[in-house]
Amino acid sequence: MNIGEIAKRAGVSRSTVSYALSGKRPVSEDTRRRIQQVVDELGYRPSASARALANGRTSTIGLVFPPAGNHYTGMQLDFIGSVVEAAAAYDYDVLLSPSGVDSDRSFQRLLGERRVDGAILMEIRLADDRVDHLATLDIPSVAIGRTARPEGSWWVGLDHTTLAAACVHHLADLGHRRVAFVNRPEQLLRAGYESAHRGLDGFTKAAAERGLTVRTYCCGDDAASGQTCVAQILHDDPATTALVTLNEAALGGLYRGLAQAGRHVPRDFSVTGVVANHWAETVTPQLTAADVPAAEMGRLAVELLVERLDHPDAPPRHHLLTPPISLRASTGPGTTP
Amino acid sequence: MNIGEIAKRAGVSRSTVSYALSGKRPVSEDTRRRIQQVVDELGYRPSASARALANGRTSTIGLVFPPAGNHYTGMQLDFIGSVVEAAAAYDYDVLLSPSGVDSDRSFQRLLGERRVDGAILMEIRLADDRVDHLATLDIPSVAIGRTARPEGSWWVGLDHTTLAAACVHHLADLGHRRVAFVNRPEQLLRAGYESAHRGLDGFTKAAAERGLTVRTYCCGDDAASGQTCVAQILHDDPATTALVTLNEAALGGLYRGLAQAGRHVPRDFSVTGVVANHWAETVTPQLTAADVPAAEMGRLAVELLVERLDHPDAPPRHHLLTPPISLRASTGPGTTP
DNA sequence: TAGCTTCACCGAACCGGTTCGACGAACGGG
DNA sequence: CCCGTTCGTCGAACCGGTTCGGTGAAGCTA
Repeated sequence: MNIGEIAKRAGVSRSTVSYALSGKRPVSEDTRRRIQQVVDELGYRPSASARALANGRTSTIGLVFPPAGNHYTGMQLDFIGSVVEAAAAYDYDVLLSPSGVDSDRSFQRLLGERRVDGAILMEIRLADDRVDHLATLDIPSVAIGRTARPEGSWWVGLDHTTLAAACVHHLADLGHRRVAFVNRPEQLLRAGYESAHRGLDGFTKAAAERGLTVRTYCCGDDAASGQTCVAQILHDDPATTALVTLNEAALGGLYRGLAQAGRHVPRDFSVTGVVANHWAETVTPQLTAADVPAAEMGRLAVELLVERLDHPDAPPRHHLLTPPISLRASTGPGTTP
Repeated sequence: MNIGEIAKRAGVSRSTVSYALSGKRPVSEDTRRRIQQVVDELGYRPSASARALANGRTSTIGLVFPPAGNHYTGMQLDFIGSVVEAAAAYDYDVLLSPSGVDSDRSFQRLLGERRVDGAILMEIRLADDRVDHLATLDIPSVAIGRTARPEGSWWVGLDHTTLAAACVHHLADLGHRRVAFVNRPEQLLRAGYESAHRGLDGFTKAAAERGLTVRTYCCGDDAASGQTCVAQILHDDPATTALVTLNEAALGGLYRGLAQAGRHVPRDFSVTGVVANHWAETVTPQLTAADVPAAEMGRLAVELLVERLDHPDAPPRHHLLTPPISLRASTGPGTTP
């Protein structure tokens, strides 16, 4: 059942059917009704492939995962959900680009074969060849996060530097002097992930500013790693009284490690960081943290991308978000020296 | 840069280029090399839309979310990840069908406009019109979960009845006599979600069999709901010594509620259920539970769907999984009456 | 050297839409 | 009554691939 079939049954030409359905040219009320009736009867829907071929737009956006990331975190989940939802509101579908080792091939599939009109790049790295790649292929994109040189490009990001610093100041204000930093996994740091780098930067600088004694750690994206990481921290410096983490997935393990070491949160030990509120509220005591507004970021990314698709020559825009720290129950006064 | 451009530069016809690239007809080694060279030079990749139009297949599968589900859980995340990965291995892309209120429209987009070759339906309900809908549209699909009458259809599911029963037997064996059941949210139960229904069935029957005193509850998909749910349970019957849950997202809240009521897990109170191991290991003490093999289910679903796409007349297949209970640290002997 | 295959390639049709230019009928103005 | 618009519709071309049938040249046999 194609447009020709509809045309035949309605006794008009194919072009008339097209115009009647799209409304791009006037069609008499009489024929429009006749066509609509046939369409309804047969449950006809124009083929997306044919339409995409004809007008050069697929009405699909690609969601591209990181090359090194074979692991989805809770934050990414919220993000995906909001992207899909926001895209639907603009009549776009969302195509996922496979992560994993063979990512280059899938990148080519999505973008080289023009399956998508535009793309959203997740988990950006400071030096991210994907951004240039997209520009070369002339495919509009919006990055989640900033590269080292974000000028002139489209992105929505979190100000990890400021957020990590805010955590440090929060702890320092409470009187903590010896603080540890629990980062994302080492391979991600080495790969140049911006959240890991800028977060580390912000932490280090703010700590120096406040004259704190600090140690920094990388930690795998799972509970077991969090547990061993805490053990390591307390082994390296038993006088540590607080930690800041960017690592959502390790959070439960961090808590467990502290409990195991006999440290009560928040009485003996304070925990804070940058974590989606969904997760911050899951642990007990609930985590005082800068809430990652994953859902909002997804929505904004789609908005920006749609604007870019509609106005190819629009000047670059971006959103840098700095959510406040939500005071919950995982931080308390540090022991005075 | 289309196939005509390649043909011109290589000095051959468009069909020859097509055959050279697809290998569906022999092409002399000489011309094949010449064509390949031009292709490499220009970085040509055939348009997915045109190809889809020509051969009637989009090389894309749809992942359809539940109409009533506005919330993604951890299990669903693992699932999505494995589906995307498995699909990539078979050279398929994955298109997400927006969830939310307006799901019917997106369902039409994906399936009516034939954006996908096949679909995977998540969070199936016992009476799920989507299954029939798909059959009507003649689109091959695989369901995650069984409808009330799964005969003759393709699916991969979890034996929730048996799993919930196993949890009951585990607790009964430990000596628990008064046990609560924490189900998915009420609206999902009412909507007929199979996991909620079969899990409840299995729990109820096994409890009757073992002569236990039970109460069943529905609980929202978040920590706060879990917390209030536990409060309600202990209010309704303070002698309750254990609970079984299907509700991953509430898990953290359940633990918090118990701690708040002064019940120590597992000394005073046992917790078990059906939960992705990722989550079971996040809480402290780690949850003794039947681990939902979300990743495996995703992989199997894709396998089944691909088989169905390749062999349209293949007889229906399915996988019913019954993972064993992983003994961790959240259950212990019940108080003897 | 005629006759038959085989090989390598070409041209045209097709997939199912969109869009542009044209054309006939109705209509209004002078 | 003739001419210029306007309105509604049609035919054809096009998007960028795939695929079928055919054709000329080369190779082999008799």
